[in-house]
Amino acid sequence: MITNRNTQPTIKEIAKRLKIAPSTVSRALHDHPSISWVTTMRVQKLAQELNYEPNLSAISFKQRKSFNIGVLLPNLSEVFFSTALYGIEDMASTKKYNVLIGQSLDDPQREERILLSMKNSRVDGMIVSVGKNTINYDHFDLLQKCNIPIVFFDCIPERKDIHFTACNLQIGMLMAINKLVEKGITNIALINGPKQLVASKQRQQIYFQGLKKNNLPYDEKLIGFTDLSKKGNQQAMIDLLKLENRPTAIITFNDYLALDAIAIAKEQNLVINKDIFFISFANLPIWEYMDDRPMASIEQFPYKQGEQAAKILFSLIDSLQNDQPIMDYQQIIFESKLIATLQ
Amino acid sequence: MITNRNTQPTIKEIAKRLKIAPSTVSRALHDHPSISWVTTMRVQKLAQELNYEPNLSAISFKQRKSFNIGVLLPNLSEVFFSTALYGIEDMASTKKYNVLIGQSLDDPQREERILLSMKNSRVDGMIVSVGKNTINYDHFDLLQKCNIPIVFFDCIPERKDIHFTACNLQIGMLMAINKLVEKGITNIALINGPKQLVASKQRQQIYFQGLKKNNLPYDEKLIGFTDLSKKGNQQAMIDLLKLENRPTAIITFNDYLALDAIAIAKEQNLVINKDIFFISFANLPIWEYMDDRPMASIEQFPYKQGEQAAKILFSLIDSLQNDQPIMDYQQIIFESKLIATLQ
DNA sequence: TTGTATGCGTTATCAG
DNA sequence: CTGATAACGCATACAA
Repeated sequence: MITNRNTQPTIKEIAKRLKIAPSTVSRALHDHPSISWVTTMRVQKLAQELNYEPNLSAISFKQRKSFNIGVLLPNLSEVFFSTALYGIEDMASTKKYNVLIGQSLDDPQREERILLSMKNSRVDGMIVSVGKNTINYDHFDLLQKCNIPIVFFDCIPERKDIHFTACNLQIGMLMAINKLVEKGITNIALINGPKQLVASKQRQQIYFQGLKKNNLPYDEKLIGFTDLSKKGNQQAMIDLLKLENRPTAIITFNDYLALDAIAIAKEQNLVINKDIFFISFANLPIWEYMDDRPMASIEQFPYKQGEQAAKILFSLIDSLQNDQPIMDYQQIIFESKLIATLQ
Repeated sequence: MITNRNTQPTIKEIAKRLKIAPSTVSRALHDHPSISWVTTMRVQKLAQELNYEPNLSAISFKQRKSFNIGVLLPNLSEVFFSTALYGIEDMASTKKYNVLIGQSLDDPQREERILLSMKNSRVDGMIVSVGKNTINYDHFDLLQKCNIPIVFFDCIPERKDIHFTACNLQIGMLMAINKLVEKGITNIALINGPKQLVASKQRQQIYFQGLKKNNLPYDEKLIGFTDLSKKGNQQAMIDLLKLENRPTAIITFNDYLALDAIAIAKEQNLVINKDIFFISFANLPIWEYMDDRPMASIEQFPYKQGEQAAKILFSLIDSLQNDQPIMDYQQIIFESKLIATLQ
């Protein structure tokens, strides 16, 4: 049974006990040079005894600075995002910041609600990975107007005037296609994500480039689409395997899709990495334990992306703090890397 | 280039423009019955126009209530925890609470630091999953003294006087052993986690019970230990396979261990689910995609555990809010379930 | 129905 | 060196 009233000591409390002014206590606690050695000691000793801890809520109210950053992600349970969050928390922790999280679940309304809620709770800055279905970016501008810097991360709006970290899939995908061609595999398909996604457009473009650089013909039929549901994934794969010139390699939009596609191939008695090859992404940390896994994976560096996004954010917060205008947009693009997942 | 000063409108601002008192504005915004219809309308209209939003930082300072809950987990990137976090965020979101996260990385000092930091930022309550190496629980008591309720989750201290959600592995493990015995598999080993972990002790006890109920002899050699590092996992498995009466089934402390153990078995040309069987946990969502997977998995319900922990926490917060003493400890124990992972 | 006064905990400014 | 005072934005008890 707990009924104690909140009994956290305050500066006033200490002042009263020591019969000095609260402002003196405050200064003593901060080792202000103008306070005498004895007073400082007396204050700090009592503070220790009473287990005094500053009320951050009061401080952040007065200083208009919360030492909280907000992180808004589509889905916390996806490995890619949770790994990024790990990186963000880690960086924030070293900077003595707390991390407020929210997940949009790819629902634009929920995204907006969370964004506003974080604005109103006066986060010092935000890291945002935009949801799949977001088309309106007004709320983000709103935050900027309130002097809350935003760093976008991985899923970023198509705009020039933003800070962000992202991963350029180009190199990874081109390397992947080159590698396939080297092995004599030229009938390369792509199962892409929903057409409206920026990421899908990008992947498709790079896919074209890869074919072109290797003087491979472009066959529209070799591009499948899925809404990223399990059924959609399976159907896209089934359709590709029905083609006359059945693909011998498949690049998948993401790892979960790859899992479904590989399963379909196996159902049709194709031997993975013999009859058919896969290229996917390195978000699932356990490819290495699977027998039938993609030949290679494109590394997207979620941890680093998160860490660096946080780093950028803190630099922006510092600038604002010191009234330095923010002149240019910090944008870090990691180059994807192709990593062999077969030994 | 951004140099605007923070220009968020306040109640004072609205009051000045409307030439009425701030308190009137405050009440009008809250649809207080004592304020006239016209005034209320005028206020709300202007508030809308100015994009007024209450300063939550000020409110939480004044009301001594932050509408934030803290969540302290060992590791954000582990699927089990990130899934739980998903559940917590989801529940918090419906209750209009924000979620502050921290990860201890199983470092007791870091755990304590985060805990205190959250206390000082006046979270309304906390959900904590205790790290592997924590032996001192004083900080947790400290929070209680400050009227910050804590709900423990999954990794809980061995104490009666706490609120928690957890999963009872007993049923799942007994069912697993029964199932093995049914199939005529009786040489059942256990690879356990570090000895100092409560969870390890529990698992071992249940393992004993399971053997006993099935009238199986207890052979000390059939219990392996690992520090949960990859090397430790592998070594534990190698040692078991060296035994004269080599085990034909293995219960693993967690999924990652299972992955390593299965890999070793395969290296030694054992056929999984024929020469040797595995029982593991259902934390990895992708067992279904793997060929050589455990025969059955014990479900621990991370999402539900998180969701319910949050629910308990909000009920505690409500009670404190209304000055109702908290009479008893809310403890929800989910019964684990055995789910077949082979079709 | 509205206004005035007060205080939450802290710190900055100014005066002593 | 120290103290008094005001202010941050809001809610509320009390006064009118």
